[in-house]
Amino acid sequence: MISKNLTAASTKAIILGILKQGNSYGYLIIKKIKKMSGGKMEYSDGMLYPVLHRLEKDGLIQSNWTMSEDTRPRKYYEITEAGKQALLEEKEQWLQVNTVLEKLWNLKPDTNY
Amino acid sequence: MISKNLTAASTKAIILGILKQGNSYGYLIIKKIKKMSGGKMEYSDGMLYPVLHRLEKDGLIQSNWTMSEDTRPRKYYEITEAGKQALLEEKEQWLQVNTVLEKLWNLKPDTNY
DNA sequence: TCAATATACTTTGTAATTCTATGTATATAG
DNA sequence: CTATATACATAGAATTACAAAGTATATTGA
Repeated sequence: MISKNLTAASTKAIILGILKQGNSYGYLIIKKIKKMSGGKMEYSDGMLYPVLHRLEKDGLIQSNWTMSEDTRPRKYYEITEAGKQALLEEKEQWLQVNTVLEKLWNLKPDTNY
Repeated sequence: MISKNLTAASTKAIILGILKQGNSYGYLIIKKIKKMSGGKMEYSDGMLYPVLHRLEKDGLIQSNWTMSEDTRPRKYYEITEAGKQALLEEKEQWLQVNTVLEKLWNLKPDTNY
């Protein structure tokens, strides 16, 4: 299981990244994440839905209910332009921290930092 | 500036990683992180010291005061065996999330997740 | 000489956040 | 016909991070 902190730090980028692939809805997003992570990341609905609401409030995604005869009503989310921009920023920050960690993992002792 | 969440998610690995390089003390650790990140990550003392105390309480690091005639008293920290183990676990978790994010960043549209 | 800044560590309290738990409801599989 | 899966929502308990304030010494430079 992935730690709380790491989950929190990656949630925004993961959701935006998934929606950049194509529109989706809460329940399916949870399953996609589980599948993508090989079961290592598992969001409860109570964890995910509030995040979706916040992202929508912040204008990074937008929703619309779809009614179909085949399935139950679903609230589909779509990434906005602001959301795509936010995703780039998330990526940049992640890579920055990743760079620091890679230095530490690969470093020989007594490197001068 | 790196977001709060990302900072929180990486703090433990970064501190343990730095101490694996060699013993150090709070004030210096703050400066090392700043240097390693090119100024992007900047911990306040109020942020770092409580983390050091927690890591010590958890047995991942241990401290001893050093008195010197040249400098002021410093509390040096040293990583423990348990700390080295914890660092490996942190690394593994980070890489796991990193794998998911890389998939999302590189994915072509309509990949089946 | 003395003021400002850098070094060095500590802790309290609160502000913010998280997510567990609970609720609603329908569809389907066995 | 019931258990499970699908689908979304939210209140509030519980946690937690960290800004702010405190203590104290060393050094720089005006």
